[in-house]
Amino acid sequence: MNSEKKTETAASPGKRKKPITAQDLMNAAVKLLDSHRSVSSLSLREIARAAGIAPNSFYRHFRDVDDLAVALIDQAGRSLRGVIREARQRLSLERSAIRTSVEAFMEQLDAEQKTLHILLREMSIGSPAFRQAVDRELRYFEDELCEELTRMAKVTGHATYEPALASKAITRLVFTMGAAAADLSPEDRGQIIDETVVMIKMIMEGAQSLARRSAEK
Amino acid sequence: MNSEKKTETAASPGKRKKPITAQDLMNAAVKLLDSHRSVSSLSLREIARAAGIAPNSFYRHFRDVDDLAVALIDQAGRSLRGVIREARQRLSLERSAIRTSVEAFMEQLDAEQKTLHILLREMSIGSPAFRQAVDRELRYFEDELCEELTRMAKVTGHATYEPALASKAITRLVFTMGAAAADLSPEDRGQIIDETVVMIKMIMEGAQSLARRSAEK
DNA sequence: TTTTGCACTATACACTTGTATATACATACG
DNA sequence: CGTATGTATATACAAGTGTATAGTGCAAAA
Repeated sequence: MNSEKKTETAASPGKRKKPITAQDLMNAAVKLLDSHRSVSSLSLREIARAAGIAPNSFYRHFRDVDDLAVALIDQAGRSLRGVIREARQRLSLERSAIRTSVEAFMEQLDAEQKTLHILLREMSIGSPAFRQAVDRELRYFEDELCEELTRMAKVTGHATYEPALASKAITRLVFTMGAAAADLSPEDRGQIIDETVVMIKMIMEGAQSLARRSAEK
Repeated sequence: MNSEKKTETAASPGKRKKPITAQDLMNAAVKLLDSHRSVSSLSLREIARAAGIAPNSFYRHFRDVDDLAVALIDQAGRSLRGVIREARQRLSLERSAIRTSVEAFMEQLDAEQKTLHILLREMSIGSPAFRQAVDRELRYFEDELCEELTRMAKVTGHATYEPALASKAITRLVFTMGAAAADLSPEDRGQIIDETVVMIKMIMEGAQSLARRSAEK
């Protein structure tokens, strides 16, 4: 058919000089994750092909595909932390803190780097190293939220029953709903956001109600 | 080495007559899922080998590995529904309905058929067909729970704010916590159960409190 | 009996995979 | 200049994959 295809190296015909970075490889891998594949389902050759390098050149940057996957998860965690930090700065205004945070979280789904997608996908599958990396990020979320809840309690007088547990419930819920929203069109995502916000309000209302009840006794 | 190995067919040297059922294939696949592999990471040949049949015989029973995976998910859902139904019958006595149900759910993690593991694993990865199948099971859960909540409301007078949403939140939470408990030792699982029970109580308390508040207005 | 259909098998093909080996070419240093 | 060194490359190979084709043996139907 095509007599032009001799080498395996032909991704972006652009005149790249020569040197390819590890980040380039990671970006190439992310681009392959379009639909519903897990990082470790990518083959070394596939990634190399997408990055426009020979298969063996992969080894100059990562030992494994799994090695690259861990690097991706770390990067995703860092990125997500940044998003949350930014959301916290936005929230001092009049809008609902809950809604603002959830929206910030879900907005990340549309970012060009699909970091959130990666986290959501790998949190339930893959090697123990993956899970550990994802779990670290989840706990970071929980801790921050727990701190926020207890701080809020002293200001508003609304104590929370078991702040650590409430935080955990909210965190898991947000991530789960995020996973459900991940493959929806952005306009359909609005409903998921609304649902998530109500769910969180239920948890917080319940935790405060239980706190009141256990204080009366 | 071994001069005996000529054919690809040699799994259980037992004198099986001939006919292999689709269920046999599914069981063979489940046995391969020991550690942390997703169903679709199994190769057709691998499954056929484990079942003791020639690779091509696979096609007599399933079109795809994905086809088999969907069958597995359906079976897992059916099994899980049975467990819950049984738990419901147990619950009319003095114990907490919530705790009883959660315990029944988590107990399923130790069953020989790793049905729950399969559901939990595949719910966040794999082809759209998988997700659809898992989603069907989740929604079944939600619907049952929602019905239960509204029924309870008429009996006890404690209305629930948005029963459908509360059900969704509880369902997602239980599944998420189940996934976290999946690779824990059974004794460490006790804490997860306790946590889950408290989380559910928060949601229900919150939903009832919100119902009261919106009724007063 | 012959015939037909079904469940299964063996062989084969084209393809992808990870990696071993050897080689090109640019830059840096003596 | 020569010569390391690092980065990229092509070629090659054994292993594994999905599946097309062509049987084989056996039970029920004719």
